[in-house]
Amino acid sequence: MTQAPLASRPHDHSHCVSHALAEAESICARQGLRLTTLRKRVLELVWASHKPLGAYDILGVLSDEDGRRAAPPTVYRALDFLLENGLVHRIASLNAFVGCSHPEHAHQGQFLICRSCNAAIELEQATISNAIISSAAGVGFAVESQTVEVVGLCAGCQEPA
Amino acid sequence: MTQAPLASRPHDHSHCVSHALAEAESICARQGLRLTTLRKRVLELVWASHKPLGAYDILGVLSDEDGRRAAPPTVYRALDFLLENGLVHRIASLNAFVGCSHPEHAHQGQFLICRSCNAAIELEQATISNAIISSAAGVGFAVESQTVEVVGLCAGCQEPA
DNA sequence: AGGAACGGGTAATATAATAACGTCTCTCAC
DNA sequence: GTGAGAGACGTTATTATATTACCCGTTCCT
Repeated sequence: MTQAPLASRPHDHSHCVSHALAEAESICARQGLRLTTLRKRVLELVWASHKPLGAYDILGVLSDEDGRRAAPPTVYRALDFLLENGLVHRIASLNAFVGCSHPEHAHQGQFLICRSCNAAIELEQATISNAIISSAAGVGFAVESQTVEVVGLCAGCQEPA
Repeated sequence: MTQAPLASRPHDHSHCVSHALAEAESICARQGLRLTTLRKRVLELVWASHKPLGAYDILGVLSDEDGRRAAPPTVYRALDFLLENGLVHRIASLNAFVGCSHPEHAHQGQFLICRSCNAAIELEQATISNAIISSAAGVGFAVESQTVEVVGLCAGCQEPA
């Protein structure tokens, strides 16, 4: 096995966050998108860890921090923006959101979700999507979007024999 | 391409339903499980079409048909039973349920969901799950369960050139 | 008969997402 | 500069999905 991904082992997470924010800034600037304070803050919260975060968790933090109670649409609108522009992914099986590891190009991730530490590892394996596309083609189905979400144990959480 | 699956073309759907119910009866009998009237009715409703059905849609039908308002736990308990015993699948991306096409053996399906007719076609392709398992193994991740849900157009809904 | 296990009714609550409407601010053509 | 339009966001209410907790009756086993 190659090196386990960052998400499943200890690392200086502040680098992940600052890198993600810097990338987002640069992508938005390049595309004329407005990464407002709110959107940036929501992105930062999603990146607070590698664990997918629920919309209402974000809402809770926002509410706490500025006293005024944020309402759901505030968060969902920011998340919609981030989703549309590929800065975060939604994990359907968890109703939760996670920062996109490779926002610089359009793609749909495949996710490995650890049931022990809850981290989500993003993959982008052509072998998986090709297998799906060709199996689908075998029954005449034209694929437009794929959701691949896998639960199991990450490298760091497997019993050390 | 081979023959398109039943779900994506016209067919005598009553056969699907009666076959599914008969299979369920036989599986439950063999395993000492109780396919009660309610559970059977819910299974029948899920099988009413090849379109995934929401829990609250089921609830609505049950309420209509016996006047007394069924409550959510009634439906969710029946669905839990059916899920546990492999008689239905849950489609996470739709929060909906669909009858299992091959309940006779344990498996997790892969689903092709047509965005036009809403039918869900169940696949069980080793090439897909193997691609997932081996990609995951590549980063040290041990897969326990897979969710594969694909949206697109089924054979019947693609424009006839 | 006694009692545990199970199925299911009921009320309340938790969690997730959207609808509908108002206001402010930015930008841009003029 | 100014006004029109678009976009961002606040606010209230509502809808959709799912679970918790508690109770009661039946089944089944002893």
